Amino acid sequence: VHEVVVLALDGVVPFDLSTPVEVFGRTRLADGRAPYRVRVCAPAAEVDAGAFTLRVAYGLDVLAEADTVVVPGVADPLRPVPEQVVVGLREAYARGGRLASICAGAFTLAATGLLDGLQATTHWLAADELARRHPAVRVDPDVLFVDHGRLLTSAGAAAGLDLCLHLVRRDFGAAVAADAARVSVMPLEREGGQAQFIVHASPTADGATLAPLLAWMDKHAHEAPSLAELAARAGLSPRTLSRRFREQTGTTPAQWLIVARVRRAQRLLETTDQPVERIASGLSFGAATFRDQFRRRVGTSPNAYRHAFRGAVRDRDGPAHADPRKMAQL
DNA sequence: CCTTCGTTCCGCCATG
DNA sequence: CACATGGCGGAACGAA
Repeated sequence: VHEVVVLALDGVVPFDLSTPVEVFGRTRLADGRAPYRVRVCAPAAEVDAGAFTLRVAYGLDVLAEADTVVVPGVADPLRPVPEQVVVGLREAYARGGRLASICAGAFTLAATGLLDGLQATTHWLAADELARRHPAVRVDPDVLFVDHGRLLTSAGAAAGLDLCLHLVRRDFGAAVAADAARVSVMPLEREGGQAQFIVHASPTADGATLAPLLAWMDKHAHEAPSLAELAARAGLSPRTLSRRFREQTGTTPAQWLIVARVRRAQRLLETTDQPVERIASGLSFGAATFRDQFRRRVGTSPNAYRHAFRGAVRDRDGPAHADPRKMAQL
């Protein structure tokens, strides 16, 4: 089994802590076996988690056994990191372990110096501060996560889910990751399709064989190309393309296309006044089919979505609370 | 909401 | 022998 150790320091953010516990803990292989063992460790037996206190069963010594160490964010990222934690993380890395931070956990990770010279990310509110305190780290606040193989960082809390699913995908393939995502009711890949994976693809990521096809599919999704057409374009038989597709993306070509088309429909509903019927036909959907698919993926009807979106945009205008200095409530 | 029809998916298996 | 490929056909699914 793959050993996952989650590091709980005082002030740990419960959301960040539970994300890896849940995702890795619930992941199952095709045969039903659990590929990860997840343990939470801390420098002391009790850890302040804000609204409650944790009783932690393991000490920092289990860091030495970790294949993957997950470092969740803490409420006050500026608090100095205990020396023994820094040492433990460095040793885990030196032993070949993988270190992954969620949200403000990047501060803890940066304290080891291992991120120096590398690109990294964290919560957008904290990005400036991270860059200031660790000038050698190249902070990029605009990505969900950054993968350097054995050093990974992720942005705000929810991006921790993306990161964990990404790791599952690296370890056991897209099909297993898609399953884990389904359990979490979370899309395997967010907005922008595979952009996150292409831009920050890890050196060990599995074959980029389908990448060109996926890019083409994103451009031509509105034409609803058939499986036969896609196979011809990829130079594969339909049967082999189906297989490759599931291995690399976790879904089927048809599903992928529908998701891409619905996503494009959302953009059109947000930014244009085109009637729903026109949007539908522009995406090669029949009107009824479009409404049906839209509701199944998004949860509301196209018109309701359009109106809800407009309302939401109206409500959050103005530079209200964009003070990056206020980091109290990460 | 139900029905019909074409397409897609995937286990199975022969083949290279 | 291990392994990837791709055709076949029934079941599931999407389109209309």
